[in-house]
Amino acid sequence: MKFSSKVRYGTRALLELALRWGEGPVPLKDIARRQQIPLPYLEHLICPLVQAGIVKSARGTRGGVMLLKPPGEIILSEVIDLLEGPGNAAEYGDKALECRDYSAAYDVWDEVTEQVNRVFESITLQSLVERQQLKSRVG
Amino acid sequence: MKFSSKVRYGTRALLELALRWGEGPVPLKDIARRQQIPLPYLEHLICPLVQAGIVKSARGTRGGVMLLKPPGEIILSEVIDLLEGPGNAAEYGDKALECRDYSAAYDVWDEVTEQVNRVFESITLQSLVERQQLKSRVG
DNA sequence: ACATTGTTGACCAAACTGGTCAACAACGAG
DNA sequence: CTCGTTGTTGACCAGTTTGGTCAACAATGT
Repeated sequence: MKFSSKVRYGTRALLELALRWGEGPVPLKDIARRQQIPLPYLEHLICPLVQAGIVKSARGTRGGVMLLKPPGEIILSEVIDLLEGPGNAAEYGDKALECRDYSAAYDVWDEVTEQVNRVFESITLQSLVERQQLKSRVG
Repeated sequence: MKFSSKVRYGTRALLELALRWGEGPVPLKDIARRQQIPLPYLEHLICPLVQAGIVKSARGTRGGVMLLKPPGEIILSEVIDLLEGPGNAAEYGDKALECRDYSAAYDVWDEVTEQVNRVFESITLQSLVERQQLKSRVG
């Protein structure tokens, strides 16, 4: 129930890309500056996103990074899975399996996880962008 | 978005207590055996729960530990907060505050956190017990 | 007085986090 | 071609957290 800064930074990076959707490649340096993410760290964050095919990268002089899908089609749970690795929630040890005779909370955590994931699945980059724009317009 | 084993173990311990609601003090040794939690570890888990007044402890020969409130009145978010310490979700660094001029994902994580917390607030120990009994009756 | 049980704090190895550095690979412009 | 730009990769590292143990102590019932 705690988000790693990997996820937080990564989401911010993606949010930046979502805001610039359609502009073509955005250099990592750019993202790093605007979202205050250490460049070398950002590089590591982007990597799995590129490999997963959610982001496309282009090297060279006018290279950079851009979303492959429109922001409305990228859901938060997907992003979290990619950045946090698989098994994003309860992973009870192996011992737990032994005491099935009596009561235990195994599947209970599955249930909780499932409900939380439903929340993540209902949030898209697009919705984050909109919410963000709403807030910045007020402030 | 990952649950520490502190939270998982702790919830299992509380679930055990919920199942035994009304039986009087349950020894830690008992809980540890039934829920496969290392006893010395469990002791540390129980501590904050006792201090928070959600659990009552009794020492001595027939001592043990018991819930103070009925399981239906103990919500998951409460348990998580107690076991995980405050700030159960996104805690973006201080640097983030500096780049408010352009876009950023600060409040976005607040939003996500809020939604997740709503889920935790809707789950009580009682509901976990019921779900658990349902599953074990089938299996 | 004694065994039982909870409380507390010190301690520890291992994993994870957040982050840096440096070498390398591909691409565009001149 | 070659040079600078930009992404890719992997090694590395200090600090924190996690998961867990041990031992001393405090309270309670018998």
